[in-house]
Amino acid sequence: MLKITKKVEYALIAVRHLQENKDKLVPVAEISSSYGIPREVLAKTLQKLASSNVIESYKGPTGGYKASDKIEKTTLNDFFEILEGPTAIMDCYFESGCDHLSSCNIRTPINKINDSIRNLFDNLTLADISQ
Amino acid sequence: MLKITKKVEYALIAVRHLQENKDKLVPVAEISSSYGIPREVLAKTLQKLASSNVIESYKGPTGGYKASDKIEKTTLNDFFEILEGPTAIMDCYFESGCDHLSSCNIRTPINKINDSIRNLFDNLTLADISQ
DNA sequence: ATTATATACGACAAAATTTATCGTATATAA
DNA sequence: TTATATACGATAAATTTTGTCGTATATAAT
Repeated sequence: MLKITKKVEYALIAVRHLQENKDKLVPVAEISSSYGIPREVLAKTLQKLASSNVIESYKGPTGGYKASDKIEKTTLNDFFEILEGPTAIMDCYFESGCDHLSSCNIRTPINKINDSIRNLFDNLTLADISQ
Repeated sequence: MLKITKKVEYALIAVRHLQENKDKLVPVAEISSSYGIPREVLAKTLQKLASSNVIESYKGPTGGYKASDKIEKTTLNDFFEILEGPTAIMDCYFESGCDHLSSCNIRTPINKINDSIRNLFDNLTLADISQ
């Protein structure tokens, strides 16, 4: 439990690669082959980051991706939520229905743990973890 | 991602129930039926907590579980690791082999994130999240 | 002693989630 | 016009999580 997904792993690898190659546009194929990542999985991941403006995309030949200006200031929480949706250690934290109904006795603990994790991720940027 | 498992959810529910019933021995069946938790799954979960002395077990008729003295001081990290093994956001953090070999460029970020989470869980006890 | 009830624990099956693949569309530089 | 790149939905494969089943052991009550 509490594992990051391959999507996030791939995204971190890609972000670092883009940060180390700020002078050029990097196509998905370059990252995919360099690190042995399935091309289509990586492509979709980068599309999400691009539509959230963490990275910039350029189509056509000579196209590719590059790190955006805002990449350094992106928090881990934003980064994770772009890729995986709301930060929630249990589905009931965000979804409507609670399986346990009135007998749920862990609302407080779940909220405390969740708030702690979110607070942690809100205060760590991509720049922070790269150094 | 970063979800807690049902095992941990059930364990939290059980711990809270035991804390609210310190005067008696509580059999698995009571917790299982009160909260709609599959009996065998809950049983195995409580066995792990018992063998780590977070709770105490008593066999035979009139037997059951009760919270131990050390339950309040148990950290979230210990609690999670008893149930799920080492706190690691990626398997490579603890296991020997790295899939990416020499081309891994996210060692630093992964370590930073992992250390932050572990530090968070090391400094939160079961008592802390219950209030 | 015998019985009923509780924990202990391994093997296996079902379900859910994650991961990967496939097909098609669109943009654009050469 | 062609080749190469991103965009994106549908579906299949793999893995992990979750739940079930069977059996053994301890012990209080009768």
